[in-house]
Amino acid sequence: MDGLEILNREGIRITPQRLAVYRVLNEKRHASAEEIYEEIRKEFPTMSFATVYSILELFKEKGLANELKIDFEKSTFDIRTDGHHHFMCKKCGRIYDVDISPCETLRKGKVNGHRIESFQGYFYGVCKDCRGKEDRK
Amino acid sequence: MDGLEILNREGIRITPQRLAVYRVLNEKRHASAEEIYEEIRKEFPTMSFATVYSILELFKEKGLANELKIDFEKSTFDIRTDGHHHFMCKKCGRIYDVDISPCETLRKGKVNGHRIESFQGYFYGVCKDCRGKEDRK
DNA sequence: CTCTGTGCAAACTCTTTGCACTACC
DNA sequence: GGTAGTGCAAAGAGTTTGCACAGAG
Repeated sequence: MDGLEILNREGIRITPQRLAVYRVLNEKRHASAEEIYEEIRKEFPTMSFATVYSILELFKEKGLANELKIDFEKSTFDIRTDGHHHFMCKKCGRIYDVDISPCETLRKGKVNGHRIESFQGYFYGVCKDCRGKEDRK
Repeated sequence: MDGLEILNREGIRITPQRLAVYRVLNEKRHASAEEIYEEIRKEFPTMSFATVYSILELFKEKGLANELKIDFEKSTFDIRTDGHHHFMCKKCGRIYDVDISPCETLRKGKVNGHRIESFQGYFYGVCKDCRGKEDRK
């Protein structure tokens, strides 16, 4: 689905910058503000960090993106907004989606009497790719 | 179990600052660097942030504390180092331990071919306490 | 034409670093 | 006494803000 359509549906005013952020995030699936900034700068040299952050904030409000804190250094933005978990490789830093069925607790929407409204499941370790490289040594 | 004993067991050189950080964290269970700093300052006015962070770093290395990124603003340090989940209340900001049995994925230690070495399970919502207050209105 | 969005620079928060002084062992 | 730890101030990273100019509708 293309960015123009999505942004229009959410009543978001169209600008080249917003389309660019949507496109980059949609391609990369997970990206930091800096990665988005650098990518857009290539063809749009006046793009500023303030704009990237302001657009990401807008996307979060409209439910078009999620912010993850899986990387302790910085935020990661995720184009998928359905509830799912993530895996981050400590070797290469890549972030992968993890689709496992929701556990009992998430299905109930409640834990120890607290009402659950959202969750983040972060797994850390060595990814398939990097494990392969280790084995070949 | 007292801090002196624990620090000794880990071969950590004893200083009043280290005992103080351990004691505060052990009392509060979850605390930010700032909370620890403020608490210790009360009776130890020369305590500096650099020292708090350096001691927390040491505790992490020795497996005496864990760092959480459940709060997007800052790190939270946790005295419990066994694998468990957390709940953060969006009203009052309090962080609760969540003890649920490990899911199938965690038991296997593997997901989509990636090797899982650690995880963080963060739940967000409204806690029991704050829900009670809402109902009474 | 109007109002919202963008770009720049400066500010802010949390965290880390360098280095001299201190105090454990 | 020697080495490792502390405290201070300054630096650093990521993110946010204020404001004038630009551009979408």
